[in-house]
Amino acid sequence: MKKQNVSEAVIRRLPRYFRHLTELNQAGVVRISSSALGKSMGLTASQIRQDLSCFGEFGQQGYGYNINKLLHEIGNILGMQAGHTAVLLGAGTLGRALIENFDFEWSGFHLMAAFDVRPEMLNQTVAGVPVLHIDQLEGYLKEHPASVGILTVPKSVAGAMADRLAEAGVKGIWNFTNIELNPKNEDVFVENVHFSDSLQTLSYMISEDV
Amino acid sequence: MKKQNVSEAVIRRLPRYFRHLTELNQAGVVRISSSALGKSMGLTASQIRQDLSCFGEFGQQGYGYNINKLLHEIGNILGMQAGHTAVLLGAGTLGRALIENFDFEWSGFHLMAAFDVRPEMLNQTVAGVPVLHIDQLEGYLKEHPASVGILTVPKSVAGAMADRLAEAGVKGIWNFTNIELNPKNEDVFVENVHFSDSLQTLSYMISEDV
DNA sequence: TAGATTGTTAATCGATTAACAATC
DNA sequence: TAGATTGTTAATCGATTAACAATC
Repeated sequence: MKKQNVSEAVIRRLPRYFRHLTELNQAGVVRISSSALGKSMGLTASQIRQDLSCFGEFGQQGYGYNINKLLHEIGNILGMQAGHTAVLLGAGTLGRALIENFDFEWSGFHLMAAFDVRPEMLNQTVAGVPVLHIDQLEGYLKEHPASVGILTVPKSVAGAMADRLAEAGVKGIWNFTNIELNPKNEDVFVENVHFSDSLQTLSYMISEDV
Repeated sequence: MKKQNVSEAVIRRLPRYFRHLTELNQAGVVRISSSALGKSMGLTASQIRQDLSCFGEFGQQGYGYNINKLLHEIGNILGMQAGHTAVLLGAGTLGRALIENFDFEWSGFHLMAAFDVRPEMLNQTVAGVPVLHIDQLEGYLKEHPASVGILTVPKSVAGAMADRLAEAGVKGIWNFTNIELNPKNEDVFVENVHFSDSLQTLSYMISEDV
């Protein structure tokens, strides 16, 4: 399904398409044209058609796009049917907030386990997810390979944990620590969620010109 | 300090410059050239010089950039000296994780208060931040104007809360709910932190071509 | 001074938008 | 059929990179 040479700009719009189409689908809308979708998303019809044409021909002249079909296609492109799995490192407040509130399944992921070092966290479950000692990480991953490791650990250990995850064979790291990670294994893709970058951008946007 | 016509691409690189320069500063580095900085950040020297030249002349021929000075300048551009304030709506696990772990001051913000509806959350403090009832929001903001409202509420009330914040005069909304917000007041800037978009992008990146 | 490095102008590259033949 | 709308090619726009005179 995926094609070569798709720019990152296009890729990062796909989840947004997916979200919008999901909402339309839930509202009972069956079909939509690129111009109507563009209008509701603040994009041009051209851009939407260009984006989708990177991956195939999902529409029909004179009709537009069937929302159910398009949702299914975009889901496939994003890898939601790939059966991805995840482990989470650092069961502090942020880690537990993700475990308890984030809908991993909706994004096509199964969160298998969390890891921490603090004795009071261990051998319990959070929202059904077992919390194990970090010493067990490599053993656990040998038994249960993970597609992705989620980093919600303190800054000071982020680099070391990223290296251990990469060494243990994860394909991606979802990084919530405020650090630039460069795992030794270059095949591992790092996706950053830098809260401070986001807030500082907002700060710029609301600040007066000087 | 801020100039007109600076592209969003440039703006979103500024926090990353700020982070890198902070690390270099802490490591005791005093000056750096655009080519050395570019090498350590994976950017071209040209791009760095172009980016910075949108805002002024911060370097010196033959020398490069003084890191302290540049940090100060970028901080100013981002509005970190503007005395921004914030309130947080929704003191659930994610809201409390932000209150407890996120360093608002480092990004130039003062988090004044949190709001919730659940009786068991009220009239306590989390990491020194008071939790008030949402009914008190407008009264509180009249006394203590906030630059930004942080949304960590359930999806179902996100739109309504965004409208109340906009109506009460915030300049920006930091949106952690998985919804596209369009506050009626168009002067309010919305900055989204869409966890699922981020994870789905990662999913794409680690998925096999089909 | 000579070497290094800036800020800026020009060239290139890539992404977005417009146009339109194909066709449902 | 006639109207609507696609997928794609061409045109435009904007962002990145390269080059270089100015100068510390």
